[in-house]
Amino acid sequence: MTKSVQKSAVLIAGPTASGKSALALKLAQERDGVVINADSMQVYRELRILSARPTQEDEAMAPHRLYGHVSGEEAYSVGRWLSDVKLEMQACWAVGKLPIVVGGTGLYFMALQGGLADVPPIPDDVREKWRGFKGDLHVELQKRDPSGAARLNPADKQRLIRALEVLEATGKPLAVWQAVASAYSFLNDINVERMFIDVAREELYRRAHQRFDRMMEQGAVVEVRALAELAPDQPIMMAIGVPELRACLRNEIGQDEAVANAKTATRNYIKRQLTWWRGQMKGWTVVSPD
RNA sequence: GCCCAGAUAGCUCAGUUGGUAGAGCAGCGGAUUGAAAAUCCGCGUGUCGCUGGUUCAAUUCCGGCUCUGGGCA
Repeated sequence: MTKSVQKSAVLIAGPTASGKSALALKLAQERDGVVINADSMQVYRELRILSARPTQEDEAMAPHRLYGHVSGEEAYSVGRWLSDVKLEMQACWAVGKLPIVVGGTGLYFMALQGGLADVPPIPDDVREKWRGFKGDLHVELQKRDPSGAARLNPADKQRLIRALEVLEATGKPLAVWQAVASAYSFLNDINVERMFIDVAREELYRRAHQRFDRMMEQGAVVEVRALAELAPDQPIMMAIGVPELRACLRNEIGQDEAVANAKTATRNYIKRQLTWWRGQMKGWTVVSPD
């Protein structure tokens, strides 16, 4: 007689430098799991050091997926990540392994749990048109989609561009697409364990500072120099440490200043992550590292 | 030793023609649906270097002192 096996998954979230990867690796070893990345920068091949990707030794101890699987020439996105994780999780279940999704990108977890609007890809010419638009984006959106414009802050360039490109490419306002989104969640019938790693803020800042110093020792500058050929507006260029070290390579600031700026950017990021989880992720089990 | 310029928020500075002061950054709180390590919103009491004087009132004007730059010896 056949017994239907309940599919399971583990989700591990937490701010940067909290020890997520180590916990994921430990669980993967203990429970025959596969570590799957949920971090928007660790997907880029060229960013091993600065994105604090698991080392080759880590990867030898348990299977890792979606780490460095994308070229920095490409603009990765939540949408691509969501289809990537789904495939990887299904692949785990197919062979009886436990998917352990770990990362610091709140939006990715939101998409995984709540689904994502089914907006078709936006043609490049439309994207470029609005990204390079010189006029007032908010005024433009107001003309075409007043209620959408009302929901956005006039200074929120990124969301205004998104609203305009979706409208132009699909003929429908973003709100219409998003309204159908959350009906479906990929995790509906899955037995999911959610863990949030909590570390005191001061300690987190300390670890992040220390980690950036280590990245410098490991050759962060060389890693950034290798990015020189890529277009400056690619997402990979916005990874913490990249703009700062590029400014240093251009001799605009000294290395000490670059390092200090990168540490500041990391602190800002940690703060935003903590805000995200405080607001969005109620109901996760809070765990401490180690 | 003399001359000049500074000394104001954690940092860099603005300002008050005399009525106890405000920007950027940092920090803190918040938002977050295909660039999210992104993008955006909110929060500003600090012996205005110390000390005398003038004045109803001094951070602001005047004197002295201390410290920091720079110049001259």
